[in-house]
Amino acid sequence: MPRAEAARFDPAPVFAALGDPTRLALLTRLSDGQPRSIAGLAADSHLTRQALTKHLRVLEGAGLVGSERSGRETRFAYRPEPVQDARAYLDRVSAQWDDALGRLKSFVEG
Amino acid sequence: MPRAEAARFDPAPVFAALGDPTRLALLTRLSDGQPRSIAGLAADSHLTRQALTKHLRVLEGAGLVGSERSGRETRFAYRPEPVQDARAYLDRVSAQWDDALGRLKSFVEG
DNA sequence: AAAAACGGCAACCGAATGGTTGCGTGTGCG
DNA sequence: CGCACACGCAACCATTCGGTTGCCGTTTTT
Repeated sequence: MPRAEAARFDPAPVFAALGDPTRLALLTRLSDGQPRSIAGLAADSHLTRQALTKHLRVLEGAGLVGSERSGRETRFAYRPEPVQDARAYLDRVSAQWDDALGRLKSFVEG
Repeated sequence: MPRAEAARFDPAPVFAALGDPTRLALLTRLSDGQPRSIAGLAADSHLTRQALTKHLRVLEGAGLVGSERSGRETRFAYRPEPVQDARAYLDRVSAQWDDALGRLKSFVEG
């Protein structure tokens, strides 16, 4: 049996997770590679800890961050794969468009 | 006066628009460059015309498609800019991550 | 041992979403 | 002219979303 397909990338949940300013800000902060606790992240935010928790769970659900409990705190860390996949997805859309444009130009120009 | 800044790109609405499977499918179909009418798009979809209309308006709101009325039908066409901007945004996130990884490695390795 | 910090769980709330149906209107065709 | 097609608008509905508050358990700190 062929080795298990890497669970084909599903773009919609990732884009949905990125589609919120708060989550986007969280991800940007975490993308410096440093894991942070929920309280740490909530410290310089006007939102509640629980609100942050919910957002972090959404990001986790999309695979954009991972969580690990350590003692009394839960640290969240950036995970790069989904972003790469999303980039690749947009690349394909772009490529299809470029192809279409190319064909159109050669049609118009003769 | 310096020429007007190109209205700084706001990523969240674009990602939000992409965060729905139906919309993603619509955009993919339109990214072949051919404008299509609402009825045309609704034809091979299990959804209602109005449902499609709403999704198309969302895409339009994010700048991902443009609409133009022609006679009795409204044609929607793919617009590439937001996708490029979104790609660039993800590139920056990726780059920040790569930088962080680089610094971490040099720290660990000496 | 007591207090404080970190966080999970559940309930609740208003607003936004995704979808539907019904109706009215402009456009095009026979 | 008259009918059918392609839409826009509005109302309505169930569900999800973003956010809050309150409470309880566990891990640190003092």
